[in-house]
Amino acid sequence: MLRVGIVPNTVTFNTMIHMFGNHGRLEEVALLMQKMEQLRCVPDTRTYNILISLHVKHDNIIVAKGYFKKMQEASLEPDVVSYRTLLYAFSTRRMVSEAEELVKEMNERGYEIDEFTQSSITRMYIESGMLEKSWLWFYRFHIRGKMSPECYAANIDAFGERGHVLEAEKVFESCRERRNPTVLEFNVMIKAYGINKMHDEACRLIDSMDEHGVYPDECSYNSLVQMLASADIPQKAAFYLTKMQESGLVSDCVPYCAVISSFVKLGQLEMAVRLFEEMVRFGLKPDVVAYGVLINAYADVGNIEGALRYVNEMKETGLAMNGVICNSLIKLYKKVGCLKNAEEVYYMLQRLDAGPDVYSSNCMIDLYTERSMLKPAEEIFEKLRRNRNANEFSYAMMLCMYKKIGSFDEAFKIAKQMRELGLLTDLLSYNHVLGLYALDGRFNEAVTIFNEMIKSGVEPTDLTFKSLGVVLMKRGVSKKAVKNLEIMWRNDYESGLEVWLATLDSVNSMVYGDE
DNA sequence: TTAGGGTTAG
Repeated sequence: MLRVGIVPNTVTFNTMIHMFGNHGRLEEVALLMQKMEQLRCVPDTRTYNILISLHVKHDNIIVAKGYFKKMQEASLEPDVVSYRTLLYAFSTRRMVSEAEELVKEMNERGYEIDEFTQSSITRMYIESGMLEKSWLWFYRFHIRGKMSPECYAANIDAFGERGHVLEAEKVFESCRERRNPTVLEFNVMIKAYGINKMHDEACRLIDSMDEHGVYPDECSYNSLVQMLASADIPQKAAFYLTKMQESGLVSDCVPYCAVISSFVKLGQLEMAVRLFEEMVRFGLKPDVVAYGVLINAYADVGNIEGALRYVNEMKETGLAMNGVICNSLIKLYKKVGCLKNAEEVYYMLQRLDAGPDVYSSNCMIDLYTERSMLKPAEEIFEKLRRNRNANEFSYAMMLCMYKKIGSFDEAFKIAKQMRELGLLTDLLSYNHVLGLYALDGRFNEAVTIFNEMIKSGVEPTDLTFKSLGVVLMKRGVSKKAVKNLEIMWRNDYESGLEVWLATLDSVNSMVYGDE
């Protein structure tokens, strides 16, 4: 590591420790420390500062703290860098009492706390539920009048992100007492309103900016457009998007995508397409995501022509198909029952890097089940299982397949595996499995599944009780009695359920002798 | 340490 003949000094060691530490080579750092001791080369403040920040970076806060202490024991006074590094590390880890102790020591020594650490401590107090303290902490710096726009913004953000809009507004007002807020403070305040679903306030704030001689920038508009779009208010989002466009602040199709997908979500496909076309007219090139939104929208309504129009347009502009687009197409072909086309896309998916995912694989199994094509379904299912990707849907669909073609032994195997793997979590899976047991008159299994279902909080439906009724009748309960049970359940869920459970239990304990 | 887009079913 060190060439023979050259005696390194502390500065050389510092440089090397810094270098190795930055590359995560902590073993070499330890060796260097040993070497230093051997050569009686005394570590200085900078050595310790490097070690402290190094271990903070590697999340060894205890070790970092240890070096801070060791430094003091070696009669070296920690400087402002030592303090700031450790204090910042404490604050981001919400180590409140440790942080407060350091703050106290820094005050005593007249060391200034930097703005970055200041806002991080505000965050620490907020996230530790000490709202009062967080406000006083902010206020202490505010009254000193040395805060920068960045620092006010960071404090507004700290409160806003955690849902404390009132405090965020108070910081914003405090900032206005001193000077005009910059675009920075406006932007985090818009963000705070957005997080807290105060859309009108956010709009009013952006509208008021020019009165203060401040103009919304790309970030202001992006936040607002994003927020309105995800709040299902695409019309309003589109209004600000237009303003953004007029100010020449739209540089990519991201904000358009947000609004387009918001229209899609509300079922306003025409508006979505209109906006997409407007985006193209403004010279913004749609990317694969923008195309993906529309392709999926058409897939959802089963419109092959519409989906393919955009697939072709996308290909013509030289964009390659990706997994998401393929999934949308498979979903579409499954919906309209085009097995051949689905197979083509699935084949394409297999040649992509990521390969087919569970979703598209399940669609294929579903398509094969409709046609009772066991072999290809089993192949896909086996592959999913091998890669540990098979989920509840995969199993449930295979169960349907076996039931459909009359392979009950296989169907029971699937049902058993679903239980063992903990894949019985939703209503339809429960009903499938229950239906299977009922069909075969397996009373005990049916009752066990039903009890599990109730215990896990899944509410039974008509179909559930139909299966249970079948199973009861096979055990000799009269049709009339079963009808009564059904009526009781419909009239009053709670007490009806009680009677069902009691009936199943009493039939269960009768000495019929289970098969 | 100011914001950010698409797919999830029986």
